[in-house]
Amino acid sequence: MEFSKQTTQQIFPRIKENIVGVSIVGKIENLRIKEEFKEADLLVATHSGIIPISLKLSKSGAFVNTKSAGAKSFIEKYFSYFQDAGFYQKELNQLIERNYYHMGQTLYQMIGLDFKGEFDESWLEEGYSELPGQLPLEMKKIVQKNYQQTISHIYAILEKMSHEREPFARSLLNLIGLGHPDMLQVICFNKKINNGESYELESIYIGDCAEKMQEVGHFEMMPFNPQISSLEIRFPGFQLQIRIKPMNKFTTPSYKINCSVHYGVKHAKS
DNA sequence: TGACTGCCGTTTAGAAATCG
DNA sequence: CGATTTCTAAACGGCAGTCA
Repeated sequence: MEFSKQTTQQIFPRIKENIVGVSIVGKIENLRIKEEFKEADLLVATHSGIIPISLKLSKSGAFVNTKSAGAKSFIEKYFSYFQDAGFYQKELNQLIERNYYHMGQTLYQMIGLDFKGEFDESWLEEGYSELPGQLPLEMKKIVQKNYQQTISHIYAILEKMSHEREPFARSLLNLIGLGHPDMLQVICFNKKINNGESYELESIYIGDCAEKMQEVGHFEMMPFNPQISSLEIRFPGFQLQIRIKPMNKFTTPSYKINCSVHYGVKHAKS
């Protein structure tokens, strides 16, 4: 395939040493290795060490999904430079439980039943789905309000931590997909041609920690928009979107935090 | 079994284009 | 012009899998 050939040619110049081996992370069974190299897809071995490579394929102009984290460990895991991370996490988790309970009560009340702390058989027996996309509009609104209240609290935590700019910026590196100091992030942007019949490589973007570190230091928290379930942090050349959503079913109090980056200039809103 | 992760798909608001 | 249609990116959704 033409895509892969061009991508390889872009990657080569970024690797100073001779390549002595390449392996695919998905095929490695050793968990310790997988853990160490985070979101890498490929490991390139050179004489002086291993370079992890994260490959991304994305429509040009679209957000590139860099991380999907679990909400109940998000702060602790990705903002571990902060002493208070554990405390904030606990607080957040309590809020998640409370909001979940409240959402359950509200929804059960709408169908004239009593919420006992979880979505039980009676929910399904009444013919309602566990997937938010299948819900009647009024119920969907309740569910989304829950997401929004939760992301609002996450915003408050991030805002507080962001005053300590250095550790905060370092934490953000993880979220934009550079979880390892030697990581090369390779994003292939493609665009549709002849009416969506086929695709064509538009550009290839390659980033690493060293150059990203500069930009990340200039982060700016965008004002919180209570209408939506995401927040945004802006950098000189790109923006990071942090979104909360259910893992899959909304009927359990566990959510995931999707992080995506958008390159190029989006027109400022203000 | 519930928490977590990666990757990708669908719906929809509102911008842009086109029409009468 | 305002009304209407078209189009796109933002917002929202979900599957398939791992792991403890």
